[in-house]
Amino acid sequence: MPEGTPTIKDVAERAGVSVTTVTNVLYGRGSRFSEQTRERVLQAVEELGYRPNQIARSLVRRRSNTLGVVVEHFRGALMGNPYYSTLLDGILAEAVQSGYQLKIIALERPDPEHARLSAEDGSIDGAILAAPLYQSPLLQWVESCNIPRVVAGSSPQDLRAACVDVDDEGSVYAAVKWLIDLGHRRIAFIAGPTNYWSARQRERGYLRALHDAGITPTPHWIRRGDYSTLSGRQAMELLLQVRPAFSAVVSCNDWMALGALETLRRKGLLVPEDISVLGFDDVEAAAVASPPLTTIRQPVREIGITTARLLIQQIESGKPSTEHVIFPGELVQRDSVMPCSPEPPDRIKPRQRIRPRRRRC
Amino acid sequence: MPEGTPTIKDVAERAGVSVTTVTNVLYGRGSRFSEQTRERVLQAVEELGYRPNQIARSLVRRRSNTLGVVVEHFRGALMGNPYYSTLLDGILAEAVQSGYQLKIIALERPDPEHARLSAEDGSIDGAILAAPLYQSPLLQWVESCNIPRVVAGSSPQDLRAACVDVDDEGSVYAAVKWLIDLGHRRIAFIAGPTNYWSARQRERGYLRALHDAGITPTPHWIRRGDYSTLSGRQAMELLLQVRPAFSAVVSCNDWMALGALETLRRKGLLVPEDISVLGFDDVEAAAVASPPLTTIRQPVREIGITTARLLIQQIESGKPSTEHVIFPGELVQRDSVMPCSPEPPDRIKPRQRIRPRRRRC
DNA sequence: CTGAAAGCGCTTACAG
DNA sequence: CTGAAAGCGCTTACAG
Repeated sequence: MPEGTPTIKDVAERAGVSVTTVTNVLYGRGSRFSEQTRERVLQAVEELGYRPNQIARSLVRRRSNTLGVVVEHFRGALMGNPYYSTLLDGILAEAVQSGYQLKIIALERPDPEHARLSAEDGSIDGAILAAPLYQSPLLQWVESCNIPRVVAGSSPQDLRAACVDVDDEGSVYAAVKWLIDLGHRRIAFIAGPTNYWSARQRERGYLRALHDAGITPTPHWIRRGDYSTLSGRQAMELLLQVRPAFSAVVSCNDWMALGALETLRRKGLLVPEDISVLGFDDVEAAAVASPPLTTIRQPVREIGITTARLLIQQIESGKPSTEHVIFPGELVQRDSVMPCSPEPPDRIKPRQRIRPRRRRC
Repeated sequence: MPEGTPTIKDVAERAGVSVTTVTNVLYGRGSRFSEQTRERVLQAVEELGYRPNQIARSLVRRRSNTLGVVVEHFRGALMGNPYYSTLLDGILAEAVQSGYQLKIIALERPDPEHARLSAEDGSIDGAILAAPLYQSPLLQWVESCNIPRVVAGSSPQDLRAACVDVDDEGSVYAAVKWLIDLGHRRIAFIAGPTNYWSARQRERGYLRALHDAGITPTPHWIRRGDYSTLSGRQAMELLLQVRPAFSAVVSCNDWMALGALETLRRKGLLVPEDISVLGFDDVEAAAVASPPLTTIRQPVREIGITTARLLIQQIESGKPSTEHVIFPGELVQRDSVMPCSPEPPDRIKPRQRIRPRRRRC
């Protein structure tokens, strides 16, 4: 606050009452004051343009009414990653509705001590660890944290803290099983970076689904990208060299699937007639791709909302929780997947594009 | 802070020194203590797991080392709008680098008094008003604000506060002039919602460019959307009914341009052979659209960085500023624009797709 | 119905 | 080199 900002003392003096009385009327403590006093105080507040200093209030109440979102590995964390912004959106919506404000604690390094210093400093009532990387040191912090906290996004199953996430493995398992039911047997996989929990879990889902269907994948079936469109393009180029060819490819995220789509288009292959493509995330671009991408949507906003809700519950009840909330992924059927064609797509030949029915947009 | 959290007093007692001395060693006040004292204090800090309470510190120093980002009309502000997340990203990057943390102040209504209460409460050292709507009441607040502040995103030219923005009008003016230089004379416009400054400015740029080229647009040339893909689709359908047909269409943002692309594809028209399409923003989906969308990129992240920098300057110098920083837009040439074909595209006929050279991706 | 006083956990002159 | 004391702007028993 700049110098000269009116304080509660100024208000008290102007209204000719004590500061105790000012607090009482400001926060409406029952009938601890007369109507006349009330008016005098409110008038003084008005005339002075008084606004309570929340920092002072927080100090004595030991409550800041603020939630903290801690993100690690900040380089471009929010941008280029709609996951964070959507998550934040959900958290923010729930926080605002419950009367909390939000503080972003961006850590340059995933250092537990750094997190402790920034988060457990009285400025927030509880912390949300947003989408930690695989084996992040921050998970140790979160487990030994002295304030209410919950982890949003991929985290170990045995985490000793509350967390909210999508069922990465189960969703991919179900989707791959669906492809198999559509007749696909040769299903390639564009894997994601191994420092992401999500990438690891999704890969497990893929492998397990093949395994349960009695299909043995070989290393050639899997190409690893880094979640970028470019890496998806490159992975697809390599996969196209594998013989016999695949009838379907599952990508660990939409951006790589979009890159794969580009490669296929450039090579003159039709999607889904020649190859079915399945993504994950349902980013905005997926719906306007050509063809519109069939993908697995995770309810990121809902995850954010639930995360904030869980945190606020802990704060207001005073009871720590280690509840795990897992949302199912939702298969969004668009136009990039169709039943496996009996005709092997080994030979590349241009043909009339058949427009599949749009099922959802 | 939970009960029982060690305070500076506990550290002092354990180390057998005064609290003054503890502060001195913690914040390294020159040589106001012996090496031995220093070690004793640090050891006590370590043993107790002491972490300074920043709320108490903020109260006495009248500094929170926190920047506030105030956003109005919160419904889905961040999500569905990469502008906010990218802006936030830039702000965050600069803040972290300068040792500030970030607080998000989401206002349910654009009420100046509400803003004053939430922002001028001692919890932030300065405020960033992020992309206010056209004639937002928050602009009044920002002008009469008692703390350092800067507006990011579209705002009136005569704003009496610092602000950072892209040159919406000038960028569209230049791009439309470019289309005219490519031979286009009939250029339609998909306008944006009138409660956005950006939409209004871009429309002015379009009109002024036509005017300066001696072209008189009629109301039929302009269809208004709401920035969504769906509205772009609908606008394009209406525009296609106008005769004589257009050779180019400029969209007020990329999402509507993407919708327009869909409509054109469905109608069997080729882009850019039949109609050139130009977007604005360069969202991620623009690069992977088919064809990849030619668009005007605004340096949103840089705007965020500059905004934070301007704010921090004000905070640390103690001098308010009303500087306006305007970035030029950048034309990103992809594959959705080509010179106007001499052959009028009135009759729709399928033909071999000519792949234009890719100029940038 | 109202107010004096203690205290939240720090920092900062100031005196020694 | 070190510490007692005042104070940042509030809230909260507690006494009247």
